[in-house]
Amino acid sequence: MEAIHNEEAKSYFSRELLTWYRRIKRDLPWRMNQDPYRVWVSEIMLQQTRVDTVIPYYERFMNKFPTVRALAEAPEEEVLKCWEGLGYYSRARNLQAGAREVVQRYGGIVPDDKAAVAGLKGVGPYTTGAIMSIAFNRPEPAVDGNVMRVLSRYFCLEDDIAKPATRVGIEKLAQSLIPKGAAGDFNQALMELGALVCTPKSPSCLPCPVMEHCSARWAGRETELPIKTKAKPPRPEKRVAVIITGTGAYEGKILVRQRPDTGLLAQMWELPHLLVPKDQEPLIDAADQSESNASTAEAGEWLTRSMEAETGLLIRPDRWLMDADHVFSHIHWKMRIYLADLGLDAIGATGASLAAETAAAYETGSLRSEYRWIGPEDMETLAFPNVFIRILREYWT
DNA sequence: AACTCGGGGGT
DNA sequence: ACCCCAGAGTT
Repeated sequence: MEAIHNEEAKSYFSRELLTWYRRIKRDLPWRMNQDPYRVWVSEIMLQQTRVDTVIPYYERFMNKFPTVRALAEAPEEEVLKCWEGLGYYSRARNLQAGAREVVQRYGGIVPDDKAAVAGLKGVGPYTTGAIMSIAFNRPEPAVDGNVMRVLSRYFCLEDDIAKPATRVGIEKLAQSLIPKGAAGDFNQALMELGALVCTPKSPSCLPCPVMEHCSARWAGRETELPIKTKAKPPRPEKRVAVIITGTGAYEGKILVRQRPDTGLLAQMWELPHLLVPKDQEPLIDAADQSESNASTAEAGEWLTRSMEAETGLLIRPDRWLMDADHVFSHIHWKMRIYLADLGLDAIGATGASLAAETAAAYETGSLRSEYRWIGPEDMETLAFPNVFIRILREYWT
C-alpha cells in the first residue's frame, strides 16, 4: 500500500462523493432512521447479499422482531424460519446471540462503543465500522467489496483484494477520506457508488461523480481493477436423497430430519440423503428414469443398504423421482431423488393393518429423534434450505 | 493464510 | 459458465 496519496485527489473525492450521495441516495428501509438495531440487522443481512434480495427479508424480520428485546426473547427456530432462503444461517443465530448479549450486558441498548460493538457475535471489522458510522456517526471505516473495488480503481491500487492485509490497508485509506462529521453518509456513499456506478464488470464512468480524478480511468484500466485471485471451484458431491412416504397413521406424510446444530445448514430441516462414494457413482448414474432395469434395481439395493447403515432406516425404494443440483460456494451437490417407503415387510409386518403400528414404532422407538413425519402444512413452521423447498414443492404438486 | 459458510443476480 | 455480492468464524 502506498504511504502517500495525492491530497488534492483525496479531498476532491470525499467532497464530490458525499455531495453526489446526498442528491441521489436510494430510499431503503434501513435508511428510515438511524436506530442502531435497525442498522445492525440490515448490515448482518447485507453480508454477501444484494440489496434487492434483502429488502423483503428485512421488512418481515423487523415486523416480527421490532426491537433488540423482541429478538432476544424469540424462540431460535422462529428466527431461523424468518431467515429461510437468505443463506449463511449462522448469521441469524449470531445476530440473536448478539441481541441477547445486548439485553443482558447493556440493558437492551446497542452501545455507542466500538469495542463493545465489535465484540458482538457475527460482527466483524466491516460491520463494526458500518454500525459505528451509520448509527452513531463515528469516523470508522466500513470496508466491504464495494469499497475495495472503488478505492482500488480511484487510486489505482494493485494489491490483491482477496488478501486480508489489503483490506487492512484500504481501511486506513478509507478512514483518512471520511469528511468531518459525515462518516455515516460518506461510508454509505462509497458503497452506493460501488453498487450503482463503479460496478464490477462494466463501470458507468461517465455519470461517475469522481471520474475526473480517477487514476484507473486515466490509465484506461478501470476494467482491470481491482486485482483479485480466483476462488477454487466447488468440489462436486454426488448425493442420493429419498422421499419416504408414510402409511397408516402417516399416510400422506413424508419423513424429514433436522441437521446437526453446527456446520453446513446447521439446524435446518432436510430430506434424508447420503453421500455416494466416488467408486459407487457409476452405479447411481446408471440408474435412470426407465421403469425397471437391472441397473435401477442395483442402485436401489445399494441405497437400501447404505441408508440403513447410516441412518438406521430400513427403506424400500420405489422409483426415481427427479435430479436436483445445488451449488454452495465450496460444494456442488448433484442430487438424485428417489421415492421410497419403509420396508415394512422386511421388518416383520405381514399385512396392511400392521403398517400404522410399525410406523408408530419408528416414531417412538427406533426412529431417531432428529426425524419427523410432516405434511405440506409443516413447511410453514420448519426452516428448509432452498434446494429441499424446491424438491418438496415439486413433489406435493 | 486457507477453509467454511447460501443463494441469487448480472454479464 | 463465471463472477460477485454492504463478510465472519474457524483452523
